[in-house]
Amino acid sequence: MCLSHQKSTFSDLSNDAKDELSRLKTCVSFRKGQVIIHEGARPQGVYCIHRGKVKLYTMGTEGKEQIIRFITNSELIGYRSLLSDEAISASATALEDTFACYIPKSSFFKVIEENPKFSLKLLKMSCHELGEAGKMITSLAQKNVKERLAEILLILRATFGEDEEGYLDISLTREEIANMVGTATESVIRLISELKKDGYISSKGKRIAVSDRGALQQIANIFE
Amino acid sequence: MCLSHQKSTFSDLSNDAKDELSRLKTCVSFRKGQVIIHEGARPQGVYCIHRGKVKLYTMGTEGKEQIIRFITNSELIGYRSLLSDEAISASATALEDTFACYIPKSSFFKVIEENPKFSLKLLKMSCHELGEAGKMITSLAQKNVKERLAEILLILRATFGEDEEGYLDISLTREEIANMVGTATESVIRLISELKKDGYISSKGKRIAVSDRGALQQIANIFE
DNA sequence: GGCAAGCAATGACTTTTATCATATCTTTGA
DNA sequence: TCAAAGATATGATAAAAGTCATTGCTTGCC
Repeated sequence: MCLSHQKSTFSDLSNDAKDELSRLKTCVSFRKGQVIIHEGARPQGVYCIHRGKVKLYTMGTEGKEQIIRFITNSELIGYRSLLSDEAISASATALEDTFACYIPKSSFFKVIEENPKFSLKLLKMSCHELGEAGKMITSLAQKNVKERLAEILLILRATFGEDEEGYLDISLTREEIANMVGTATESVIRLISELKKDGYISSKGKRIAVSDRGALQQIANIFE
Repeated sequence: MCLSHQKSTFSDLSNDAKDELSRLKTCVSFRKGQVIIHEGARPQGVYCIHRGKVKLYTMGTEGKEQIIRFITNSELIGYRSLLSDEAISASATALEDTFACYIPKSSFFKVIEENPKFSLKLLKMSCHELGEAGKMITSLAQKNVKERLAEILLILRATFGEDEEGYLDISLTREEIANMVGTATESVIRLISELKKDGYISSKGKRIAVSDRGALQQIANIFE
């Protein structure tokens, strides 16, 4: 399933390697809200998301979640900790019902060793993530809450797209948004009201639609 | 030079591979304050620091530096952008006179392709950095300025150690510390005065000494 | 369909942090 | 060695964001 995804991390593997992986992998599914991997644990394999949406987060002091990023179709979970040989640094929880392949540690390393191109692809991927993490660090350190919120709304739109009605195709509580932005839930609520009043977004319940992308980019100080 | 470092990224290479790299590399040096790589550029190779100290930082809006991390003996500069095939996302500037090996892009990739173990080591390294970046994100998002400052002082101590007199073996301006902590220079100055008054650190000019590590850990909410 | 639980919204108030102004101390280079 | 530039220090004030309290709205479940 997951292996045949066009965009999958495994897409470049030879057919032989894919066949072997297919034998070694197992299929798993997670209900909305279910924890996939847990901070502090030692992973025994990686998950490749086939369908669904997952949040990756660390626990700060006082038990507050900090969402680092989202993981969706054909992306991997748990590879960081396997490859760096460290405990899992960020938990992953399904935001909706999610289907994945599970590849045991030994099989994963076997594929890496036998397919230098795959190894290079992982390297490329982790280096890309490092760049993204650097951007997030700079935003958190230098932008104010409103700028960060606008930025995150744009990221959500780019990551998950929109449904038929134009709403972001991801369902997050205001608290979860706050846990990405790095602020209090009330601050997010206030600022969403403000953006709504100014006509840059609209919302209905927890569903949010970006109506003026340019304005949000300007608020977020994004020039691209 | 750099290749023979015990801790170097290249230390696991075979002697043959090391010999070849030695032929391909060139030696370069940078004066204090000199820019080594610049955000936005396309790198043509990687630097392996032999001796010296370097800050890695991105420019936020308003041209304010955000220091992401420090790079010192036997660590690489520029590999992220080379491997992810993206523009350089963080500039690097020498904090003191620094000596390095320069390895051109083609040679670097040749070593990667011919030495799977080296490739795996890079993977391990970048995945480790990803974990560190995640921690930094959580701190910036959830801790207050005093907690973050205490944390950074401990990181500086762990990274650079102390000189004979017990001062941190790194010379940073208060502004640079603020650019790591993600706050205004005045706030760092005020909080350093406070920590000093409470006897947890001491300082003389720009030199800082950690005198009560446990207290700083407690302030920073670090339990390890 | 109605009710409870969870979530969103808003106001009042407090705390934290940034900004601006100014004074004093350290380096550095002529 | 001395002046100028650059850093550090500190106070006053303003702005941003957090916290607490309360109300009202959705949503899902019996």
